[in-house]
Amino acid sequence: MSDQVRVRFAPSPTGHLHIGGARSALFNYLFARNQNGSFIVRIEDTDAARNVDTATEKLLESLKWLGIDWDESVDTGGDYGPYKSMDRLDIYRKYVDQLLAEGKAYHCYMTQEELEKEREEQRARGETPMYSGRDRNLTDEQKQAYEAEGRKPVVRFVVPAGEEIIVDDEVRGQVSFESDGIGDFVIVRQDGIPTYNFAVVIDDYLMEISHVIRGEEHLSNAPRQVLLYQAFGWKTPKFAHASLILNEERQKMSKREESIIQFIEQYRELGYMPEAVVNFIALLGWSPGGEQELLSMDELIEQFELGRVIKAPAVFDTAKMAWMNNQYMKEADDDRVVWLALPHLKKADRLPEFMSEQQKQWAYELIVLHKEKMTCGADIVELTDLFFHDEIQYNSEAQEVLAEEQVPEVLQSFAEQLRLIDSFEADAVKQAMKAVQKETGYKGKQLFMPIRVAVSGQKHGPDLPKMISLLGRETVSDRITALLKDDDS
RNA sequence: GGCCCCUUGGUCAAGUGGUUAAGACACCGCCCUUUCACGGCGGCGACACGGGUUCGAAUCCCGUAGGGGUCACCA
Repeated sequence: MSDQVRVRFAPSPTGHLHIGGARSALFNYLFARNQNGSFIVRIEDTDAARNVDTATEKLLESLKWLGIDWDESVDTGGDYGPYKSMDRLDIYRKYVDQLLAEGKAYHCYMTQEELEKEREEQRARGETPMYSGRDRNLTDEQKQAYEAEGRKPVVRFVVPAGEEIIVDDEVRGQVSFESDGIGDFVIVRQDGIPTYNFAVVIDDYLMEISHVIRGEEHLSNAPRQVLLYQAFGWKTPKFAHASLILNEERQKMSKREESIIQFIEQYRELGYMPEAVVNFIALLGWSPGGEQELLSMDELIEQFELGRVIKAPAVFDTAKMAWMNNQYMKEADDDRVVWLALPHLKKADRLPEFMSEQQKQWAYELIVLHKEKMTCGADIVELTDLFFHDEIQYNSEAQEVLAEEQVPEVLQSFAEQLRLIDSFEADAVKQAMKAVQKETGYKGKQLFMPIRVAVSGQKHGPDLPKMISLLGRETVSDRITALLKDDDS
């Protein structure tokens, strides 16, 4: 065995890539690249009932989108395959047989009902529910009797009594467990398929995984796995359990959490920038030595250290996430921002699927005008709402402005000046405003606010001449006319 | 409940026996800007608590409290 760094991300194909899973994958990836090691994506699909058809494909797609690539997996192959548990059944069988032969594992015939009853009784007595070991020493006759009943056994691992199990963890130090607190656990189900706890050990060993980097929810599985390594006489890999990512309620995120966007695919659909998402989740539970917060993938790779992974759980802060995404958005090329945002305008029926050159140009300018306010492409719909409605609402703040005495005069003059200009480009609009200033004598806020509010209904918004230009001659004129008429009556 | 992990401002976090306890987000104020945002400057705000050890503890030890994870024929 070499001392090459080999790490893996081993998800089960049960759904979309989750924030937590993405972070585990990312930490593994960063560590592998930092150490010039290999990064493996292995699919743990031993629970047939929970597997989802297209999940593996989607998982890999999400990883790719994030900018994470791998050296060995189901699609790329590799020297340590197959990379999917269900394709490794023959391999597991050999090791199960070995344990059985050595008396380190045994068949257990208890039914779910019997087990549940046992647990109930233990709870009633105030004990920790744990498998009693009832079938540990069955005679051949007893086994035959059970078989005759039509019962199919599971295989359980013999947990040695009175042992201290040390999990050597790169982020937590040495964590010790009592073997007495662990019941003989199932390593092969009734259907003959091994459980995760067994499969990972075999897989990690055979694939020469050097470091097991994963979430803290696996920490209590670690002693079981260590026991298996010991039973086979294998050296354990190094463990590193990163703490969990929590929601605002300080709980492990649940699938249907609404306050946090939890799946990588959703970020993609909403037009987020993957660099920003990666940057943000990298900083959840890990921090670089310096003070730089905006880091590219290359910088993350260069600076990543397992030793700097933090032990305390991290709360997912959506506000900071938004800030970070906006930072990247502002720096991005206009073309890219348009590419991220445009589909959302179409989806919201603000723009047709097929656009003329003129429409394209208009949409381009519209999006770029709002670029600095976006955290993701989908934001464009709300930001540009007033460009797509004939009627606009004037809130109380806006009405206060419109109630000022100079307003009719300014708007009247502005409407006239707009009629006089040939072009409706921002520059021309600006000239028209200058002319209004000359004609009416009003300037500054007295001049610009009425116009801004009149055309947009709001006191705040993007650059005024540009906005007016994009709104178009007709809309602007209609809105001003409507106001002036209203004022007369 | 048993076992395990964790505990620096609202949040992310630096900090490994001697610091005025960094920085970022959020919030507040000022400046910039014909608005908002951006940007700049400044401010508010923390070592959960109690015992030790030590000349000296955010840092080491022990308790307490609180939070989290896990106790499956799920991963």
